[in-house]
Amino acid sequence: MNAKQPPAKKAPSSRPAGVVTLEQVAEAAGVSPSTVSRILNGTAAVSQAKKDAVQAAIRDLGFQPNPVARGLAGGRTLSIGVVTQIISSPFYGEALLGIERELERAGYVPLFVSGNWHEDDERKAIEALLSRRVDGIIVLAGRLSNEKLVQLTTGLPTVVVGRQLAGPKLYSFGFDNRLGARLATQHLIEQGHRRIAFIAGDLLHDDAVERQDGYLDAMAAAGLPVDPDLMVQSDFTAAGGMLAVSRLLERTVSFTAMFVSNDEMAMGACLGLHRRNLRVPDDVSLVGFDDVVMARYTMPPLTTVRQSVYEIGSEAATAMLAMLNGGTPKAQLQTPELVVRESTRRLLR
Amino acid sequence: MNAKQPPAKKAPSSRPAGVVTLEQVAEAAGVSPSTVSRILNGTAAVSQAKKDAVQAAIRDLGFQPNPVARGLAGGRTLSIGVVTQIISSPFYGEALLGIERELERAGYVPLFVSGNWHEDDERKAIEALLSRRVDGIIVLAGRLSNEKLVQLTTGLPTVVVGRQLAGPKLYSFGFDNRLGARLATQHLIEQGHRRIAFIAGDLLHDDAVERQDGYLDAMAAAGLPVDPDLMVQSDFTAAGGMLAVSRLLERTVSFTAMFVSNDEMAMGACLGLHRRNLRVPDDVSLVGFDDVVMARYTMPPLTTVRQSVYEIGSEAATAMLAMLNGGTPKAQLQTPELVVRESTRRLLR
DNA sequence: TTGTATGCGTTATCAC
DNA sequence: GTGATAACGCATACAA
Repeated sequence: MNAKQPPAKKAPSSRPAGVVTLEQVAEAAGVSPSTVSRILNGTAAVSQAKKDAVQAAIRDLGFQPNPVARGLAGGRTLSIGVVTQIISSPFYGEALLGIERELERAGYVPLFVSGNWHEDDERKAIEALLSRRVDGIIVLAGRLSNEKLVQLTTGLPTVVVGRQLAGPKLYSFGFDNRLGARLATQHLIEQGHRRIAFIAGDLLHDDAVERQDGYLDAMAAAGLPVDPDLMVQSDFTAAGGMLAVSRLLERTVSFTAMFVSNDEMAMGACLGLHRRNLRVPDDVSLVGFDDVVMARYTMPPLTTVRQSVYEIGSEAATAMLAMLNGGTPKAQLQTPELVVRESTRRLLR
Repeated sequence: MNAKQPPAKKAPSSRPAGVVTLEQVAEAAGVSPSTVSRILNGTAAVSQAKKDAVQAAIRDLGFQPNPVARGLAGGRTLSIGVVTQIISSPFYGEALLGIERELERAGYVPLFVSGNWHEDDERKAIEALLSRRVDGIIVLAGRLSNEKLVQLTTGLPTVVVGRQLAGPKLYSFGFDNRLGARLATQHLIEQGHRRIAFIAGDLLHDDAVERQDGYLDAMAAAGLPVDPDLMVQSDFTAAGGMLAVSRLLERTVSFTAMFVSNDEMAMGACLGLHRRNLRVPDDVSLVGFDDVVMARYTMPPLTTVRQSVYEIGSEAATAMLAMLNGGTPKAQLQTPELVVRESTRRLLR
């Protein structure tokens, strides 16, 4: 025995009662901590006997590895940063759900941060995630320039949704907004509409631009003139949609249909039209975009372009997990689909 | 110089490039790591000179403390677990935003997990948070029995929203659902309605029960008989609201107004009524609950009971921070407020 | 196949 | 005031 007094062990401190450490498991199983670790991570082959003993000990003691310590030691935190824009929007909410569910299955936890459609907030959000040592970052759309984004996240596995950009450890996939918008506009054209107004989202945003392009495509393909007075820019919010309708009507242009770049704006637009005594779909046919859950329950139920936001989220998570496991994620781009409900009708005149 | 070869330092491993450690700051400032730590945490007095030097070094090197290491060493992870039910619901989304914003100001990060209105999921969610060593847990409503909740979170600062329960390190506050429901029902009564239907939320849930009680209160206070046939139970979703209307109408009861326990169900109910050729508010006046953002943009805009979900979230976060700082959070219960829009009107007959 | 030793970046305890 | 030094709980390089 050593004559020197062993230094008093640091008080058990804040470790919650009943929390078992790997070391205790090792002791109980009669093996070394490293062996336990190996079994836990499948890092190396271990004899079946010890494996059994350890697993029994783990069960008996109710051991749960401490992710914090794991993070420090192994450099993995088992957490994935998710940069969303407005966590409270119905659109993002569903995507987050998809991400959460998928990550959970692999033992990862998402860390959600909001960028608020603001470049600076977004940068800060990403920096916060980096400082938390997340194992990867999923970015849903956003304002940050591609260069800055790539620069900020270099080295870290990154999945970007809604933009196309390449880089090492970087995977991006989008949604065919342009095709979706074309489908929406075509639908209106097929119903006999010729004067079709368009409400754009925030054009600083790729999605918004692509949807606008789709609208223009369809108009051109049908040989319809595009009247700039029929186009308004807005911001993807319901309030913005309502405002956009006001601006449109102030121009005293006439139109019989309207394609709105997302469902929330479409709801606002619907109310805006109503305020001017224009009925949907009797006076104006209306098409939205996204097929948010609520689109099914608006009055009237909204014709819109379906993109499964939930699936987009889970796809992103799947891609992330694939990268983390050293694999290569594969694109699984959904094709947009028009969902015809009751906000559109054939032009009778 | 030591003759003994210093053991090759472990390869810089996974530490992201350009990441500075506290030790490097200490070296640059010519002080010991402890001193840097003290300055960072205000743990002890430090001479102004060193303080300046360290702060300069921190700035120059762009040092950011590693929360993971902090978590291991100090037992604090600067993260707060948030148990929500459905992250994608508009209701919870806003609350989460409030929480996120408020925590961010104090350098904390929320970890969101969903309980899915399911006792088992909720337990697992909380366990996941515990294993992550969050510094505290905020629970938004939920299914877990009070006892289990208290048991699960013992020791950890906990804020529970939407339930009343006491305990050490436990703070709970709610919203006066009963009063809110009374206000809603009274409004309808004042408008001359006597046959007022009621759609309840999931009655396993306190909120739902309280809102139902409020409805009953108001009816009783006005001396109106409560017809059980006018009451249906549902589940707080739009789909459920629509279904509830069907069930109600199958009973061939008559009513001129309807109080629905939340806005999402109200939207579903509105559509359900429309399907049966009942117009809101011409044939049926409709009141919702929550004043979700979209309530302003439904057709017609929904009369509802306002509870600032965002504020509830930030209140919860504020309470959490107060507990973490050793203080005692104080109740700041908002009073519900009726927002009259266009889904209700005076009964003319 | 297994154990020992060391380090991850920080805080906390102690002695000076 | 300040600086060594020992944890925190785990993963891993290396030796056995």
